[in-house]
Amino acid sequence: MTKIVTSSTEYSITDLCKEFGVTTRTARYYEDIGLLSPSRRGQTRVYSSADRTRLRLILRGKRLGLSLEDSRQIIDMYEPGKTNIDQLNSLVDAIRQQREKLNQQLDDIGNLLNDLNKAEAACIDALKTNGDS
Amino acid sequence: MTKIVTSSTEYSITDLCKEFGVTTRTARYYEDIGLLSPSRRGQTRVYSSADRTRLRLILRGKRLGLSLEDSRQIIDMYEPGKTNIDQLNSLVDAIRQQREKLNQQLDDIGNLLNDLNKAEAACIDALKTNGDS
DNA sequence: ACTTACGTTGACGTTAACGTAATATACGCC
DNA sequence: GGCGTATATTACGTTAACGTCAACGTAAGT
Repeated sequence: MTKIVTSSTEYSITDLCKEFGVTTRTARYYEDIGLLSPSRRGQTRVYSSADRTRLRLILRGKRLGLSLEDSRQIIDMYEPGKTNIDQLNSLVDAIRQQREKLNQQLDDIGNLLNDLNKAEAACIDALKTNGDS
Repeated sequence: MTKIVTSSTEYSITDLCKEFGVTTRTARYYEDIGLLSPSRRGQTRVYSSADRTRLRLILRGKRLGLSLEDSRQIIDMYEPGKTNIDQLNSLVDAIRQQREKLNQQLDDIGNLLNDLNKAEAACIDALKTNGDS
């Protein structure tokens, strides 16, 4: 027999990390700072699909240039129930702030893409003109 | 008389930095690593509008989560002439890579905005339901 | 029993991107 | 000509986000 345990979806640390292209050090670090909290089988970490989702969100945040603390804020929004009314209000504020930042990023990306197109065109042009010398 | 010099557009370090909301330390650091190279009047740095543009691009890159080295690459694309044919080819490659990254970011932002909308709706809903207790 | 592979917990090292003095020089002004 | 303000250089400090050993446990295969 190969595997008796594991009801639905569980991941070892290396499997999960390989899937997302990060090192195990990274996953453990995220646990250290409380961004992940996988369960344990003895000493060994066991990651659920919820943990997997959290990691996915963290890495998405990183691609957007968010700090891990920013990502923590955003991810905590998904956790229901744990919020009281006061927190909800400041949460709505935080959401609006994030949205502003993202819109700014959208603008930046548009401009940068434009610039890249121009630069590429200039390059290709230069290659045509200069390449046959 | 107040100012005789300064033909067109020149900026002192503090003026330029105030405009963009960074410290003078930042501008000097960017010079240290060769991202800016303002001219000098004696010891004092004098920033041209070209320097201003470079700083603008650097900060745009930062908002997108680029490293300063990434920004340097991109900004160097704008400088014409200094590129030979070999460099042009690798430059086209770099442009394509950056474009991929940006498209990924666009995707991420779309998803994150969606999530934020949902989260906000849930918050507001919770506030309605819970706020009159 | 030995090896191989994967897991664990420290703990120190590293890099990027500045912050933060300390000290010195130069400029405009009353 | 002293004073305040801006600027310069030098140099050590700091924070985030891991990297990189070291030393050890455990489970599986042969």
